[in-house]
Amino acid sequence: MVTIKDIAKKAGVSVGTVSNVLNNVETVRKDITEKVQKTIRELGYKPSRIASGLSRKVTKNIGLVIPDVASPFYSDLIKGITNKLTEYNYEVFLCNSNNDAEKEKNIISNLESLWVDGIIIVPVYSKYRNNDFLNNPDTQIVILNRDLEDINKDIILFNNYDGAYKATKLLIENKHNNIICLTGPKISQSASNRFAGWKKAMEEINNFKKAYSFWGKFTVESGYEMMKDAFGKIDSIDAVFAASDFLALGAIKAIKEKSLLIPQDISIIGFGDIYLCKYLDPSLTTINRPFRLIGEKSVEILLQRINGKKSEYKKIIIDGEIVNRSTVFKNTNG
Amino acid sequence: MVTIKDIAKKAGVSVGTVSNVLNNVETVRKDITEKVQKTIRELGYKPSRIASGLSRKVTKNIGLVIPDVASPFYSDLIKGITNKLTEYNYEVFLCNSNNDAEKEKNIISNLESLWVDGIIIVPVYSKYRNNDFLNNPDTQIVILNRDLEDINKDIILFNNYDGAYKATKLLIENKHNNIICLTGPKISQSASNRFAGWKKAMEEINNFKKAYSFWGKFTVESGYEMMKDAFGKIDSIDAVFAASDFLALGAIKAIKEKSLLIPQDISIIGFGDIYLCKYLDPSLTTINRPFRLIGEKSVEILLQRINGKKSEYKKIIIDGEIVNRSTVFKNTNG
DNA sequence: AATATTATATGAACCGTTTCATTTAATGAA
DNA sequence: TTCATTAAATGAAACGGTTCATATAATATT
Repeated sequence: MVTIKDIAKKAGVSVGTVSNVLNNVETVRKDITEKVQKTIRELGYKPSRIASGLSRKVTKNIGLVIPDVASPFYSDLIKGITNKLTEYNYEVFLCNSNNDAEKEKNIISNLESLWVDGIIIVPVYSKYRNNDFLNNPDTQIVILNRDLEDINKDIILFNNYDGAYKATKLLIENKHNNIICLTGPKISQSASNRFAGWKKAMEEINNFKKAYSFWGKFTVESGYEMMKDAFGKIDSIDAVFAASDFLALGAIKAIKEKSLLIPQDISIIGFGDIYLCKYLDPSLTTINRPFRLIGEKSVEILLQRINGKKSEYKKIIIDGEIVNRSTVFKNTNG
Repeated sequence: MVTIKDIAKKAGVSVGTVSNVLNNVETVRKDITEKVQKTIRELGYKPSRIASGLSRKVTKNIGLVIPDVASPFYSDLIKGITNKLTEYNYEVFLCNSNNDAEKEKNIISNLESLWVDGIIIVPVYSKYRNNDFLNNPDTQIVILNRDLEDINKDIILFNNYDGAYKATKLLIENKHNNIICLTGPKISQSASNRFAGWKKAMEEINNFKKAYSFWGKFTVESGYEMMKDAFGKIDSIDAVFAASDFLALGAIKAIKEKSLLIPQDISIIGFGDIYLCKYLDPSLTTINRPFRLIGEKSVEILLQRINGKKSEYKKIIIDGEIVNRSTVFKNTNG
């Protein structure tokens, strides 16, 4: 292994000078710079980021903690964050918390041992979280997608309420009235906020009925079951707001089994815009979550903090938009 | 920041002893061990993996290099590898080469600077690759999914040939004869090997025709175009072997546009088993690639090398299996 | 030519661990 | 009690960089 000392000796200069060349310090004479660079090339020298990290206490590494790295929800987020960080010459530790709060805690501790310069985390769902371990003032953290309590960090949220409201409004504008809501577990903030957005829009047309809302899990199976349940209880459903694309998928299956046509007999809108939506038949109208944008925003904020920004921690809320495809019946005039 | 020296001083022992406690060295007396551990807890001490890495020259970090981290092809692979490595107390640097050979080279160099203990890489497609940078004998590397030339490393491949052969055989067993093959670009080994598997099966029933094979890109659009092209040129197609699920998706669109029924009028089988296959309507019969298995295998092999295994580098080839769903017409008797 | 000023190079101390030769303490044998 | 043996603790050197006070070389001024 060739070290900075080898370069110094071979080039006939001091290690300090080699270090200066490596870090583009201005004061090195041009001919010396060239000689050192030549020697570096000749010996194939690669500075150790471990040694540099120890000495500088800055590693240029970032931790990224995700509840499920294989989930299509997060793939764009991971890509956005990784690419943006790479642009700024940071490396990223990808950590999978596997939806396990205990594991998440260990991961943070580990990342701190690794002296990462910062952490971006999508925290795990969990009703009774103790979030102290995220509050270490010496660790720069940006929190995504979960509105945790008692947190002294920057938080970036997706506007679930607004998205659900927009989705329901779209159905209403196209002359649907009996719009049911299929959502996730009550414990989930996303599920509750999307429910609330639907509720608001329904109240505006004086047609909010609690019985029109169904709480399940964010899975295809649950969507299927809830839709069948709804058909059994309500017989005038003309549209479905599904609080996740997977729920919509399950609901579509149940709708097809009843030989109803989408969107002629019943409209449906999903939530999330996972990448398969556009490949479905019919392709699914949905609300997109601009995860790439969220990823880039989170990097931007984190790097500002790392570079010493001291302002108040803030909460940023990012809106999604309707992605118009083929599952909402068009009926705007009349 | 609290260091090992602070612990040593507070506990009234030497730093060597604290280090021994941290690393569970047997020779430390029990009462001393406890006193040190208590002090560690009291001061909230966290050993620096940077310092430890410098001293030991072992970082317990692994680099994972993927051409597109958001691609559904790799999501299971990334998860499998990450989880397995975490089990063995390794952290993983996730690096996105963005299908760019130049970037890939930089990533490897970077990972070497980071003193990772090993690298798992899915190399980028590229016709004229120079693979020297992967041959550094001081860097432990396992190569996935691409059969690179002149490489002195372990390689794990998916058996594209066998998968395509099995897929085509399935169609043949169900009484299809005029089976066309939609595949990717000629530059791609996967595309060529899948073509070859199809060809072999077709030769076995004396029905291989070059005109029945179509070379495009591994995209939905390309699948659609090739299928339309095929319909224009051949009028007795009774089945399609699509060398990727995306190609199948495009082909299905073209088939539906001709008002043909799947699988009654025409059968189709995909390749890859990306997670949307089961949600399609009809759900897509395909060949799965056991990426989780491949991921775990690659970790196993890499860790053996890291732990000093010296045997010959080998090539491991892993077979996929048919995933029977709804796009192949069942007609085995008669 | 002597001195002041500026530009550049030096090298030792330091970052937080591990390691191991050496010292010290504890135990056993005579 | 003394010496030999074993068990445990010590602390300085090393890992590969960075940093900065100091030394030296180069240039400018008188």
